Amino acid sequence: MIKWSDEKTKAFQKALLTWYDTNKRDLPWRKDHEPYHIWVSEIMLQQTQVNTVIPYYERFMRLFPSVNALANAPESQLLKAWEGLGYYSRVRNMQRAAQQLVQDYAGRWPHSKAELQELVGIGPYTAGAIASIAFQQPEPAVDGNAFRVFSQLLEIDADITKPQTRALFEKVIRQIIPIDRPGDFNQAIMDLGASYMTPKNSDNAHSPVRAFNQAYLDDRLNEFPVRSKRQKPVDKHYFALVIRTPAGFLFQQRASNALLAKLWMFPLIDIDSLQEANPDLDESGLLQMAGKQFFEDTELQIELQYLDVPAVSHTFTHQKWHLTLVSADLKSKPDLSHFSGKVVSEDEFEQLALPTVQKKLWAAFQTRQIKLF
DNA sequence: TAGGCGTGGCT
DNA sequence: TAGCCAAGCCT
Repeated sequence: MIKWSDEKTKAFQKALLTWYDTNKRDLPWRKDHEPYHIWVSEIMLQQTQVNTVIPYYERFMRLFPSVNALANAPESQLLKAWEGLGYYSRVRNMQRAAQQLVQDYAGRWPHSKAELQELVGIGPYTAGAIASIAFQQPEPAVDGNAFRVFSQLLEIDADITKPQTRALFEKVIRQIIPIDRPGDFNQAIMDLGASYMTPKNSDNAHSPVRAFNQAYLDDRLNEFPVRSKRQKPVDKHYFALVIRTPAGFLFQQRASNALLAKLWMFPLIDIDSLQEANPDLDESGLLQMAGKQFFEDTELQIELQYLDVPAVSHTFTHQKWHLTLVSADLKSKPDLSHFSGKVVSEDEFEQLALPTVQKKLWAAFQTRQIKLF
């Protein structure tokens, strides 16, 4: 077990917190220690950069200023407020947790890390952050910054992508976190990880804790943290259907268990599975098959047409989408009884929560308008 | 435990 | 470009 002496620990705390007191970032969620403010910011900051979060946080607080407001908001409005931020289950889980707080806790926050972690969407990191920052509990908050900072300080070579590694880091940090300023300590580690001890272009020579950084002193910074490689995203091919009717465009609400759950998009048809089922079809045959699949229950014969617009590609964490825009113009409203969608006029687009890939599709479709006129 | 789940910045 | 990374959690 790695351990610093009490003297070294105290000296580290002092160096870190003295630096933090003078140099901490001025962030909107640092104006007070309201658990609601800390919570919302921590959820938004999961896998998301600070500069991206700031405007979303400001807007979210205007729209949903309290746990109660969040608990009672329409889901469509929540998703719209989250549009473009990604990982959309975060906001749906946050509303469920808000409802848990109202119903099970009478609107009063639990203070312990263990109780906080029982709320949906609050894991070990976020529970530690709220417990330490809002409630002054001496709990570690181990995020990517803490993994990087402490792996370098103590030359810890455990693979940080393995779940059991978290326990090791929490044990180390429990020995170092000051009992009187746990929240500031955790935030100081994050500010350190965002300034001197960054993943790339770090500046450890000027770091306030360089004297405690064993990997720096040994010139072994590039060896830490240890992290196994990620999988490559899998290629997926779809037709994106631009179905126009006199009343507007046909949009589909994505299934609640799908990628981009409950967001609105042009309907997609999976080309890869079409191709697998019909290996001999050429491009026009595939398109015909897609049309048959989509307009299955209609009596009309509706032909999809290729659009002369650039293909759209969009990369998620685990999938890379390749989208081919195709279209059909309908003289009347289609039969939507078997379909989770609706017809939306162009003026109504902005009310729907649209994922970034849909915005790319729309932009690509617009290039067609420019060519035509 | 490993894979699913978004997006944007940076190299 | 393609790959890596950013205040992770759920199943």
